[in-house]
Amino acid sequence: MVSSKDVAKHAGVSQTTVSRVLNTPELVKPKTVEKVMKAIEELNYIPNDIARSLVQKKTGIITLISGPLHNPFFVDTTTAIVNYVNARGYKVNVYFGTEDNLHSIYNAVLETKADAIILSSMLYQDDLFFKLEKLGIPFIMFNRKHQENRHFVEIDNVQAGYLATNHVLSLGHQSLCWIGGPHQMSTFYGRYQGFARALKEQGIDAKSVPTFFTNTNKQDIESAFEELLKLDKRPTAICAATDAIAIEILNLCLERGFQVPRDFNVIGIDNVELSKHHSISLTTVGITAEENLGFLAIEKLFEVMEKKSTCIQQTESVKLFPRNTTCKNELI
Amino acid sequence: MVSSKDVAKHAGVSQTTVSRVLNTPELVKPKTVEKVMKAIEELNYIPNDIARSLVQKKTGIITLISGPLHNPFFVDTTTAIVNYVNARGYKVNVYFGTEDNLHSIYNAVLETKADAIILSSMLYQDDLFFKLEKLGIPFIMFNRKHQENRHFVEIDNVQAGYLATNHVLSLGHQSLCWIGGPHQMSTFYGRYQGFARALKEQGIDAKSVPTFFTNTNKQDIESAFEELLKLDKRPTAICAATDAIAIEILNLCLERGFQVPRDFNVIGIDNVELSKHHSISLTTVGITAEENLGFLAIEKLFEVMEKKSTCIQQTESVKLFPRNTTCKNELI
DNA sequence: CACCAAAATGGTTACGTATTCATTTCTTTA
DNA sequence: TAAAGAAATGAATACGTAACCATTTTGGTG
Repeated sequence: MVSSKDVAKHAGVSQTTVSRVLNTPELVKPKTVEKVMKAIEELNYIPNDIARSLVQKKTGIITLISGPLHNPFFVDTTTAIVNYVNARGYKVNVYFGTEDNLHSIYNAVLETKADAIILSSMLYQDDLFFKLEKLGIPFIMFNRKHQENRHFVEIDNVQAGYLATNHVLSLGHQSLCWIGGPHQMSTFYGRYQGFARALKEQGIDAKSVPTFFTNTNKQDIESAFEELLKLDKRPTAICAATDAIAIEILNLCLERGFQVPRDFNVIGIDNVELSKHHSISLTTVGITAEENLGFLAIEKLFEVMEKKSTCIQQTESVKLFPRNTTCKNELI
Repeated sequence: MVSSKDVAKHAGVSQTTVSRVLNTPELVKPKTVEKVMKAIEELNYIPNDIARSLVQKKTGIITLISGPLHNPFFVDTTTAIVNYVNARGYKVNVYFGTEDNLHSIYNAVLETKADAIILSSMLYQDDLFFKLEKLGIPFIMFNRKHQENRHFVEIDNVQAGYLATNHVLSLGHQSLCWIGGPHQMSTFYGRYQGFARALKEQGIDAKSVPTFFTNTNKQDIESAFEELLKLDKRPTAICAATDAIAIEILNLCLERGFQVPRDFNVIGIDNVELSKHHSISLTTVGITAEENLGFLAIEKLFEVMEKKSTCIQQTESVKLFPRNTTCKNELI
């Protein structure tokens, strides 16, 4: 390993000067710069970013704790976040959290020196929030929020659930069902509230409507769907709490020979890129803004890092994206 | 920032002992361990992994240079790689390379101390290969390989192109076309060779068949597809060099009111997870092994890091996965 | 109790850089 | 030409840890 000391010796200057050539060349005589650069070339010297991090107390690393990529939402957000961070000259440590490994990820992350953390895995009540505050580095949640109500960028989940439900109701569907995730996550809780509110406005009691609160892995969604098929009165419209669930429901429907929207209407929430593919063409509700939640969050995180902001509390408006998995209820 | 020195002072021991408590507690008296642990608790001490990296010359970081996630192949491989690396207690620095940013990514990566590098972006002739060898740390390519023919895990690209082409030929299609990428990438080059060979076996000259060598972004694929539609004799089957291209072709077909496979047969290569979705159900050719290329490569990379192997040169066999985007040619 | 080996602990240094402060060299001006 | 100020360079140090070597303490044995 060739160090700046070696370069210094080879160029006949001090290590300090080598450091200056790399960081503040305007403070060093052009001729010396030349001499040092030549030595750097000849020795094939590469500065040690670890040593630099140690002395500067800056790692240039952002930690991202994302959900798994089989969920297309995280495909979109991970893309946006990684590209943004790299474009800013930082590095990204990526983790894909699931129920199984989340705890060990948290341990690893808390022991890693990063300049900031962006994550989507937080529960509404989660000790992690306070551990992160103790760490003393900036962090932000996207998609979900904590009950402390700080450091998050989310969509208006209640409104999203409301708009989705209203859409299928207005198409004449009266027999709905809901497939969502655990309510410890603010996302699922809020969206279900919107669902219930829309029903209530039509004089329907949400408790009378079949609801499935499932984990978001393939198997559990399939189990929920099997349950759904066993219902006495099959719903004509399935409201999924996320596009990921909706797209998996589509898959399960087609696998069993059902047609969508003929046999089931399906609507999601998130408006992920994949939902726009014409083979999917999923009706959904999503953010009004041009950029996705991941982008908005990482942008805000950098503002915090640069002390331009301190506390982010951002709720983005949503709108309906009608596509081909919903249609008028012919049975009316 | 509380350091191990602070802990030492607070516990009334030396910094060396604190270090030992954390790394080799079996060498320290239980009572002392207890004392130190208590001090660690009380001061909320977290070891500085940067300082540790500096002295140990190990960062615990693997750098991944992947393609963008709008290509579903990289969704699968990134998932496998990140999860594998994290499970092994390492961190992953992720980059998504495109034509635009690849150069700056290389610069960043070469100046970053990582324990190893895994990448898919290498060209067949690429200076990067030699720069990486100079770096002196283990690296591996997945999907593509370099002409030096070292450090790679790939599928049998020629065979893949051959099987895909043969499949549509055997279904009675005689008017084919090829949509692939630049031949500086070993993947595209090999697959096209297989395409040409299959045609030749049927007495067809590959040069007489419409071929499109496009960049793999949406726009360029669309341009190629528009060209295709202008052909005097429209092909009945489209052979795409990757599932990513094939899935985008599907999208373009449906967008224009064509039906697949009625109006066009479409076949891809890679057998990405998304191709299995029943809304897509893409006929494709893919790896015979259970695990994807990313997984196989990262597994091998760790073997190299642990000195169990030195040079990886692995070509995986492939097979056909017939699904619903191909069918017998009715026009015969 | 004396002695010795083993166990436990501590002092010091190295890792490779940026930074602080001191010193030398150069340039300008009276 | 001398003095003063600016520009350029260098020496020493800090960052926080692990590792090496030296020293002290402990426990067992004759």
